[in-house]
Amino acid sequence: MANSLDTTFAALADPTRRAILSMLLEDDMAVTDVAEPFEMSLAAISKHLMILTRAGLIAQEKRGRVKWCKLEPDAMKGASVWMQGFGQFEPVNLDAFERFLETELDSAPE
Amino acid sequence: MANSLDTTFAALADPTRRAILSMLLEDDMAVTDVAEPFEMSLAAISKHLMILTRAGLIAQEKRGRVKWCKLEPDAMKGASVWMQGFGQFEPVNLDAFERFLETELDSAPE
DNA sequence: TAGACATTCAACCATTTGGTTGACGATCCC
DNA sequence: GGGATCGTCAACCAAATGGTTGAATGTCTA
Repeated sequence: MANSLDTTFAALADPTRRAILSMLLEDDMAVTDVAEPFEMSLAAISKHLMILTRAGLIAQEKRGRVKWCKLEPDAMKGASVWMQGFGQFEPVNLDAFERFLETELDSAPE
Repeated sequence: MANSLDTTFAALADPTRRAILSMLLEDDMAVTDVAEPFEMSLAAISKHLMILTRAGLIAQEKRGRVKWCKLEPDAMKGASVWMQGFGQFEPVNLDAFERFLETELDSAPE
């Protein structure tokens, strides 16, 4: 893993993948259920999940024929620390985060 | 600007661009000086700066024939807020940031 | 055992990305 | 004016990205 910031930020740069992360914030999900709200193929979602896994943003665990996806929030820590060095942002503003989350969830699955 | 998180994270996903941001943390710089430590052409750096500008991460101001680049740290705030929703990270850890910065500066300009 | 279901694999395609080079438009200075 | 300097533009290229489809693999269930 040459530079994990590369893969972390690249993974976060796609709206589908960010929407998936937001969905997983609610609960762990099976691949098929992750794919349901999107208009693209299951294979495409599978690739997105692979990218998120390689970036360490989620973990996948297979139980039976179902592969469960869960958030792995620690991976974002390095990127978050890096970013915060560029300005002392106000302490975590969860209201602002909720608003971001809503617009993402409204717009991303088309 | 469909989704500014797209462009912000995409801009941050490239090690050259992150190195440029780190350099600008020290001081404002002219385009030629930004390009100096890198092995790629001036035109390539010019493109990177364009991407950082469109992402709102830096601002460029032309004075005479010299174009000055300065950090625009507010643009990272939205992305930072979004990320922090995925885990309550410890308060800004500047030591960790310093270490990131050093490895970035050591490795990025080849 | 035979389907049905969950997921990935493989091959393919169009678009984007990150780089190059060479020509060009400004601007400074002699 | 004329030459050096600063930076971008345009055309091009290779590789990466995000998607498709169809076949393959593994697992549950009737």
